[in-house]
Amino acid sequence: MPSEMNINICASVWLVEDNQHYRQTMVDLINQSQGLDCKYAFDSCEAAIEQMRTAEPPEIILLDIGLKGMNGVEGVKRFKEITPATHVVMLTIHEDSNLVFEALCAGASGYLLKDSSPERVIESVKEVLAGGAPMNAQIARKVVESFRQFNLPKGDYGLTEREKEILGHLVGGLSKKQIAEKLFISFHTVNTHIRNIYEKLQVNTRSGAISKAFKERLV
Amino acid sequence: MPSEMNINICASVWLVEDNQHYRQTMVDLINQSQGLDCKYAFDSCEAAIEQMRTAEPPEIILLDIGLKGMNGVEGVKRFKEITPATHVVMLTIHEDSNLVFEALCAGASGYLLKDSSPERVIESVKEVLAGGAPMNAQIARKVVESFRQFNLPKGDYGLTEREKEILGHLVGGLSKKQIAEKLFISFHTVNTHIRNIYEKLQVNTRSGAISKAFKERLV
DNA sequence: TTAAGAATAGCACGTTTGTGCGATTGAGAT
DNA sequence: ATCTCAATCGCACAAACGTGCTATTCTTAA
Repeated sequence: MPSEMNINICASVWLVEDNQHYRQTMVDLINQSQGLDCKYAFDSCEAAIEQMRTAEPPEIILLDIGLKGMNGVEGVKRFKEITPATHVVMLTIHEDSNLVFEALCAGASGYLLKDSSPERVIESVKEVLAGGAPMNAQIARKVVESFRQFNLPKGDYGLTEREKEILGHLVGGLSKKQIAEKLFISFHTVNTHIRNIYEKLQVNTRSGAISKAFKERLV
Repeated sequence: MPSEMNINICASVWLVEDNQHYRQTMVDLINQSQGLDCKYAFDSCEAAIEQMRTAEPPEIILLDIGLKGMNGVEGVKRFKEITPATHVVMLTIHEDSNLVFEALCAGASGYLLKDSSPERVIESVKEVLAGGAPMNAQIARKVVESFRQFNLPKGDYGLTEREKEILGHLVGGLSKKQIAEKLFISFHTVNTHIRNIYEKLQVNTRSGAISKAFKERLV
């Protein structure tokens, strides 16, 4: 009974950091903070992963991005595979945009500069618990722009609705005959639609049409 | 000569905002700020787009997200089509995550709460000029997570290097014969590789393989 | 040293595709 | 009232594809 009493009051935190001094400082800081409980601290991702085999995963992992052995970016990937619900916050010395950016792509929820004030550290952790993603404006911009790269260039080749529908079925892997059956139209009609699609997309194989459909976000 | 003298000193700003009072306040604020020059202010996206037909596009557009007529999200899309280099910062009253998020996807560089302090307004504009993306942690998290959705699920079907290479050529639209020529191997070998790819991906058509390659980010 | 797997190569045959020619119908625009 | 365009349907045929079997070489792991 006594041990289960505070699981909802305190958010559990794990720390992965190879500098022993900094590690102890952080553990103390976290444990002094109301609502946070640093259950374990490790000097490598491997050790933390090992601990996960037996212990309840934490709500938050603070993870040094520049570890020896398995580095921070790799670490995030592994942690998120094992326990997707756990938030990972990167600890970094300098704001190396690329590294932090990679970590975010790999599943990190935000990052924290190592020389942040104790107040800022605690604030960031609570920000993550509240559904936020602590990061600076430069990183945010990189993320937004990369995101846009995947989202925006929605090409328009003047496909009709019917053509888009049939293109969708091509992507779905159906043969002409199967499409005809599904749409209650003749095989020849499907054939005609497909030639028109090919002409508009400027391709002459199914593969080309499907690739274009994905690349230009037509589907 | 005199008119060209300050083009590199002052960043040009346009404002699109339908509340006349707030518009005037903002124009004054921007023009009082060193390094910023609010060249035009409009009460609709349509008016701003019209102006773009004749005037040099600005470096930054401050754009109300809740306009009548063409709304802010639509506006961003149009602006970025016309002048991709221009940064668009959304102006919003309440932090409606979804709307702001959409605007960011559509090309906005950040957003600004309308009740921000004058200092914060100017700071945000300069943040954008410096390559940042002003936004709060909640929005940042949404962006990161959406981004991850596109980036992460990199499936692994145990394809060998050679198979991945050939899958790439299938996506590229090459026929078996063309792949054989490109790789200096026999048609039959390509045939064998493709059957193995199909088996590993659990498909039995080229379309299926290509779709899977895109969906699972194998390429 | 043996087993497993990756890369290579081959043949046969039915199915599917891409493309050369058409055609008719109906809705909407000029 | 004419015209354009989307959607429908048709035939023929060469080329490409998918899949049933088999087989050799070389590397790497057990």
